[in-house]
Amino acid sequence: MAPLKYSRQREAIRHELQARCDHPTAEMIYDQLRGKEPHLSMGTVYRNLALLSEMGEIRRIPVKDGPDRFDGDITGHGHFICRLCHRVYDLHLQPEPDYAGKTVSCMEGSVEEITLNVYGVCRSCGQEITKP
Amino acid sequence: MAPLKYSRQREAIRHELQARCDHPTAEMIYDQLRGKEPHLSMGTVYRNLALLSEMGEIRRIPVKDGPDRFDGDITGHGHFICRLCHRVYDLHLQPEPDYAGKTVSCMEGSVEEITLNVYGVCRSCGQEITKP
DNA sequence: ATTAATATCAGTAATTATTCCTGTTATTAA
DNA sequence: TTAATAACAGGAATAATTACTGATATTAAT
Repeated sequence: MAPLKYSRQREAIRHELQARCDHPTAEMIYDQLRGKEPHLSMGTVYRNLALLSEMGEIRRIPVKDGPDRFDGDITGHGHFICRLCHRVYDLHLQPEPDYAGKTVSCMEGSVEEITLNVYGVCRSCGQEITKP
Repeated sequence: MAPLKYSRQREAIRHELQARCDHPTAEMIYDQLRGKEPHLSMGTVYRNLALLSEMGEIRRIPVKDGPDRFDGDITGHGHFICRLCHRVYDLHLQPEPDYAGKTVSCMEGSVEEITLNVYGVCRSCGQEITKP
């Protein structure tokens, strides 16, 4: 395949995603980058998020209750999603089991990516509920 | 809370989901049930799938590349999603690690549900590719 | 450097997936 | 056996995402 051409917009998206530690939606990235790139369009954000995640340079995190989230950290880790505030937290469980290997032998298929999502109520939302 | 009233449509949806071993989308359930329930509407299917999954009687599986899938089997297990044919396979790996317990101690939050998705190419699609 | 080829872009239209609304029907409680 | 209301069908509306179009930017070959 011909390699991708350089694009300032794509680099801005990649950089933004790797710089911030939350797990933004496409729209959150768009809103943030419009400050620096006034002509950026949503289509460009969606297209490049799809490209980058297909290339394995970022990760797409589909969640139960809203638009897809994106993560600039591609090291193997899961996510905790709060049902109330919809924040997405990194979940560095130790040790990570060898799911890829187990899945290959179980499925006889090739494994490309694993997403582990844990849904619940985060600490700060749990405190809010029981406070008053 | 007042308990839900009985609904023939909801029972049909629950039964259908528990009877079939694939992991259908809302539309696939709608298409199948229209044979028996000619007046069933998509809104009813979506509403009851949401209700049943909030009650914990079925599971919602968001995936990277299409509409949400649903599973009548609520025992703890993961899913393998084929990037090419979009089939969703059950993944009963032994032993399942204690993700819930680990997450509680790591997050100090409450855990309600876990989804483990493995993306790749399934056996039959892998054979298709290398065949000709 | 100049130009040719083409990937990417912005802007917008269209599509897909899902939720909401309205008047009607079915279920439960009195 | 009627009153209260949850759930329904059908359709309109919204949210999220993708596709189209003519213009611009990047790369490769002069």
